[in-house]
Amino acid sequence: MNNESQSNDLPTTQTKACNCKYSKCLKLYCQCFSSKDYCKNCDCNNCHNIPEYEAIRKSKIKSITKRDSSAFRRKMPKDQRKFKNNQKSLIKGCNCKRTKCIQKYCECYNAGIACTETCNCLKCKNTTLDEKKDCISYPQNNEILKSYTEYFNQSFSIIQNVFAEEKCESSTEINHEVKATGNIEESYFAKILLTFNGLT
DNA sequence: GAGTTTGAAACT
DNA sequence: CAGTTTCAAACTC
Repeated sequence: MNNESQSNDLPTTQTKACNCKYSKCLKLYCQCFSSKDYCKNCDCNNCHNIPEYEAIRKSKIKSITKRDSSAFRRKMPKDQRKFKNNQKSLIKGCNCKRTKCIQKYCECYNAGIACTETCNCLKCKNTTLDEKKDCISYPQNNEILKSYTEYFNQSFSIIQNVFAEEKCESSTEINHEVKATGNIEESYFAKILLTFNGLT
């Protein structure tokens, strides 16, 4: 065994406890094992994914890696930003059929990333296009629209005051204010359209 | 908390 | 390689 594979078999810092009952935590079903972590503070039965069973554990890792060299590289790494930038090379892609990739059964959704062309899912709604439409973007749009409306109302009230106080003494000035009102309206509705089309 | 659903992993 | 079974997590009631 070379140094590189040895270091890859070393357990990393555990991030999640498992509840395995039948796999002895020596199959990829086990989240700890699939991350090459030892089980610690888990609620598993007959656990063999602990230092006491290191020989068996390493043997299992070896046989699984032999069958599929990328078996231990599919799960979400701890540095999620790195994963997002390099997701195609790190994940095999999901095969979701029923959940539209919008439930945590989906590995991609669970990892907080959009499905890609490497996935083989059906009726997928976990796409980058949908990310723009999700609930997170609506409050942002609402804030933008709110600011446009405030600006519009302020501008309009200024013009109304000008008319009300009869400050426009010539027809040229009246025409100018009417045109300004129209420009503000046009600008306001144009901004709304741009906002909803995500072009601001 | 028990039962069901789901999709990955393992097996044949 | 395709179909089936096993498994653990997510979900529902």
